[in-house]
Amino acid sequence: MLSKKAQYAFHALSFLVERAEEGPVLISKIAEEKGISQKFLEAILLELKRGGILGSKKGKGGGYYLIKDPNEVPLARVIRLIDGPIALLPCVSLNYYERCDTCDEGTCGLHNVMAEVRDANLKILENKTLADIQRSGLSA
Amino acid sequence: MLSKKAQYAFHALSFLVERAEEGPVLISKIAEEKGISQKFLEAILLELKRGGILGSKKGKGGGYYLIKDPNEVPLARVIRLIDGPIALLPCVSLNYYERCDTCDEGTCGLHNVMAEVRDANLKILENKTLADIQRSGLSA
DNA sequence: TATAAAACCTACTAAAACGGTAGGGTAAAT
DNA sequence: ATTTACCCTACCGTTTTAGTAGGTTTTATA
Repeated sequence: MLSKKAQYAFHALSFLVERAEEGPVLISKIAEEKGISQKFLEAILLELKRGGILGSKKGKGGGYYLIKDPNEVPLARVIRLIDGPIALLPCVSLNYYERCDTCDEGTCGLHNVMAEVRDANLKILENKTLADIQRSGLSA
Repeated sequence: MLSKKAQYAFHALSFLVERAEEGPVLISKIAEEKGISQKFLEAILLELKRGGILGSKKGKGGGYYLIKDPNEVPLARVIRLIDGPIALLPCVSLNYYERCDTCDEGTCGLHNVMAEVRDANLKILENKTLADIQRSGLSA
């Protein structure tokens, strides 16, 4: 399961995609609109900024804004940034790999299945982007 | 990520599939062979028993054993039993569904993508079984 | 240049989950 | 009856989760 943090991140990002034309958006605005605790959201937006997805402006007229084309930000990137690994086992993780000490990768059947699961996930999460989580089902 | 518990469950089950012919296997045997704390493993095997995957026999000559054909136990079943939901969001979970209060399912883009991810996962995890996690890569 | 707006930073906290451990109770075989 | 081996309840330390509190710094603008 995604953490609340990751879910909030997606809601906030989705909101920022919608308002991309309007310049910086206030934390308070996003928090209110999306029903997220403002202080908690603050920390999340900061992480997204440090992760290179958002930019910010301080002072009056400030706020957060996307610094990427929504089409260039895969959902996988957001998930990794906020929640960490996408794979179900450390020994099949591409970005957070850890050697498995109990089994021998390559002959371990569990390893192989979980690698398959990882690939199926990534095929979707690396290709779907922030642009895809806008209400997408309208004209189809 | 799968919890340690779920990982241990798979290791134990895999071991029991191998030894399926030999009748009940001791907790202590599995624990030793797979390098799992015996007491912790005890709790896990009990859950698998309550979940209808394992049977047990008390007293001398007792132990745990599979009560299902390995081909009839999908990996999804084990994961759900031990770790709970497979989906990334409560609102797209088939077995642990919870209504999403912030978004409107159907038009929510995130919902749709995550449902797609769930389906991709289940396609694998409902079809791969305990029989498939035995060292499978040998003659292929 | 004061001031107000807004992001930024540090620290703290309560509750839950994770990964166990301890110790005895109960059923079954011999 | 005794040993074997699963069953059950409770506990425990650590980490993660989901926040909260409060102050600091930067920036626009009046």
